[in-house]
Amino acid sequence: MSGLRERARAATTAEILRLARAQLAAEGAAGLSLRAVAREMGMVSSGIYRYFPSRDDLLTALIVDSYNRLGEAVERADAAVRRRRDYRNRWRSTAFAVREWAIEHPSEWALLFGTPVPGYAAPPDTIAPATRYTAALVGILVDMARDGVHHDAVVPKAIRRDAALLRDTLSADVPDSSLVVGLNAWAALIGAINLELFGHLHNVVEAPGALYEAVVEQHSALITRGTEPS
Amino acid sequence: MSGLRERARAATTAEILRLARAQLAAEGAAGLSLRAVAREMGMVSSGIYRYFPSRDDLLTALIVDSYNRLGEAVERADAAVRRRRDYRNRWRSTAFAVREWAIEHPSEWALLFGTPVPGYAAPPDTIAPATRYTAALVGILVDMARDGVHHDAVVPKAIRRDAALLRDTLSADVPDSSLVVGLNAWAALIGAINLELFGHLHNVVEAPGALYEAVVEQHSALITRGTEPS
DNA sequence: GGAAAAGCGAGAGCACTGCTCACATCTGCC
DNA sequence: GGCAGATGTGAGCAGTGCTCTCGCTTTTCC
Repeated sequence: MSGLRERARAATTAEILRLARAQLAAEGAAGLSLRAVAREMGMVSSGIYRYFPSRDDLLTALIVDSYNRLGEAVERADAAVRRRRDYRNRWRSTAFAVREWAIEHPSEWALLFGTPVPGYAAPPDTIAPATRYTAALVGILVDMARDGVHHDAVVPKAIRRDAALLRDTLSADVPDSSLVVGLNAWAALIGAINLELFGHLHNVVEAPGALYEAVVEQHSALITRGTEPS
Repeated sequence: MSGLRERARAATTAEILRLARAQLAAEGAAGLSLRAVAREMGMVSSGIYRYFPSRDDLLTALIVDSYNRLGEAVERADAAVRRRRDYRNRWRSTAFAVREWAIEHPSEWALLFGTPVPGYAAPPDTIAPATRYTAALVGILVDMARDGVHHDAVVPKAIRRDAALLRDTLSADVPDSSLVVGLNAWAALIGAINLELFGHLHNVVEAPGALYEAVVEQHSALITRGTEPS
């Protein structure tokens, strides 16, 4: 029946999210106020609770959405590289896409990669979207492994078990050392963006994106070492 | 005269900071409440404002203090390595000290390296303490440069100007490529810790510290490449 | 078709927050 | 010893998340 009421509900939910996202961008996660969203909708504050049982649930919805947008952006960047075996370019393209998205949506980035809201535990629904952007990055390593390219990285004992599990999840025969190279790159990317976005580069690296470029370059070398795009 | 009143004031200020720190550890930065601190001191909430004109000022004091503690920990770790030219060990020792401090003081770490409080601009007083832990890390590179060790890293054009400025601040002849190696290591360390502390490693790298170990190892190789402790 | 159920928004209210201000009190210096 | 300035009090403002009850409307079921 699809129900008139059902559609109205969906529309209201979407509207709440839209306004919440706008407020998030303007004020940051901490400044997200249910009452303010309600006010802007011409609704009394308690009404919002019909749609989101708590502020945290609204946050979760925003987080899921943001992860998906980030994932999409990275997937697009990867897909844009036509020569699929040009791993260097795929890496650069995806990596820069991550930063670009971060710069364009700083509040959402902070929501995803900044301090977790205390007392807030990300519900399982966020896991899948959260892995989306990483899947694109890992995809490069998977393709490299299929190509017979392997990396040489020190694999700490402690990480072996997790590496095996990861390999299972990916259901691709990516060697431990390649996974470690990927994890390293991941940490470096997130670190560089966090430093830049959270204001730690003042009086250190003022040129926007310069640190990130250095990080991407370094890991570009580590990832593609011994490989030539064919 | 040192004044009795003056000492009482110092004691009260210290007590406020002590309780605030405890609350910070228990609730996180967002849960830090002036009123709660006042309550625990048996003081009415407005009284706190005699000592800290605003919540942000209290936060600043906590930030400065935390940066100093982190700096001390890292300095200690560096000083503990007796063979000063064993750069590999100095790097490992300091790097692990950073993570150790982070694990032991997660809320303070989040305060320093997580999402900045919106509308809060770190006042200049925080700059010096904030550079303290990095100074220890940079110290290794400085000593290496004095030793004639140099690194080969791609130096993005955009970073050259900043590198020159940094060299000036350090007043040591550290080549651009070495600075870039250091900046890369910095980003990777912060990234790895943030990922771990902010809960991004669930279902990825469950073994505590394993990712960090991999990061430290990778950069250990990059930093000490072509060098032998003498 | 009509009654019962479920969804929805309004409004009042609770407990909390940061912060201001006028007021009394106490204290340490001249 | 007195007085200025530092200190603590308590009321109050505007804001927050969230709960609860009360009507109204739409949907569902017999």
